[in-house]
Amino acid sequence: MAVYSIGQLAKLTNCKVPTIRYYEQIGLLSQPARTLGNQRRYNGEHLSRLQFIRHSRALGFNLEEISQLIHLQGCTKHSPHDAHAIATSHLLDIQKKIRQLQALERELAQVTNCCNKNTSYQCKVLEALNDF
Amino acid sequence: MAVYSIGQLAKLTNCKVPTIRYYEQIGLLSQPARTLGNQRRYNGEHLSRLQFIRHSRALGFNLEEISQLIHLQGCTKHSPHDAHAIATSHLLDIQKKIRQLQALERELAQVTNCCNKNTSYQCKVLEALNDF
DNA sequence: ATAAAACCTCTAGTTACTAGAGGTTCAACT
DNA sequence: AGTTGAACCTCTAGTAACTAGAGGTTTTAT
Repeated sequence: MAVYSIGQLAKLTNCKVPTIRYYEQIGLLSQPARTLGNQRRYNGEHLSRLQFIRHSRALGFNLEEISQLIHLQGCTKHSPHDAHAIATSHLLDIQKKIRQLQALERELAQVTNCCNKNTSYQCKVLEALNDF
Repeated sequence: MAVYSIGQLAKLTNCKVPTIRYYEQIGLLSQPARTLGNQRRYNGEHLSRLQFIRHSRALGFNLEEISQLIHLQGCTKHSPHDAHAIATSHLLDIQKKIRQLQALERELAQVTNCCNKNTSYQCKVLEALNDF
């Protein structure tokens, strides 16, 4: 089976080296084997676990949620619905965030629009931010 | 002119008391007068400055950007276009963030959809997160 | 006069990393 | 076998924007 140094793992997962050590420190990634000289040596399981973490992070899950998902993977019993609940609640969060950002977008667009011609010397951005 | 205790200011601006002290600590809010007993007493200018900060935060500006905007308010010379640039660049950031979140939304919706009927006992959420 | 609410300072904790110091090990080449 | 340079090691501290708590003082209302 394949064996990876921390740097190789970092390249494969597009994750920085200190971040991998950090994941190990907080218990998200299990401790790998070590060489006689104390360097970390990872296997294929570490690789897929880290890929799972990174993919979940890219989807916006926080480390606590990811830790829950990993734990759920272990126990077959209540796993399916719990995992589904976490993902669904996260989806709702994202949809809410999108709506909020769209509202901000409209407001900011108004603020900047009042003077978006270069010929205008009277920018109202600051006044606009003052008004509630 | 009106005078406010820190608690009153907090209520008026919907901002927690320690947050106000924090803004003072980092120099975003100027130091208010003090009573003989050392308690803070704010005036109307503090109030509108804090409202400006909170409104800008609600629009997603970070404290560094807000600090820049406040500084720009002071100098009349290059103020208009600089403020406009900050706001415009921020608008672009927000639009980018919206697009990213919408991509995540689509992906997450797929992940959860594979088993969103309560009758299904084979939730694929975890497997889906494993697949890149 | 007294009691409760609000205030004070200071330290440390949160999230998810990132950077740097100072030192060691590995891999490749001669 | 020796040497060099890249990659590795641990540990501490820093980032953003607050938040919480300890332990003590002041204000306000009755």
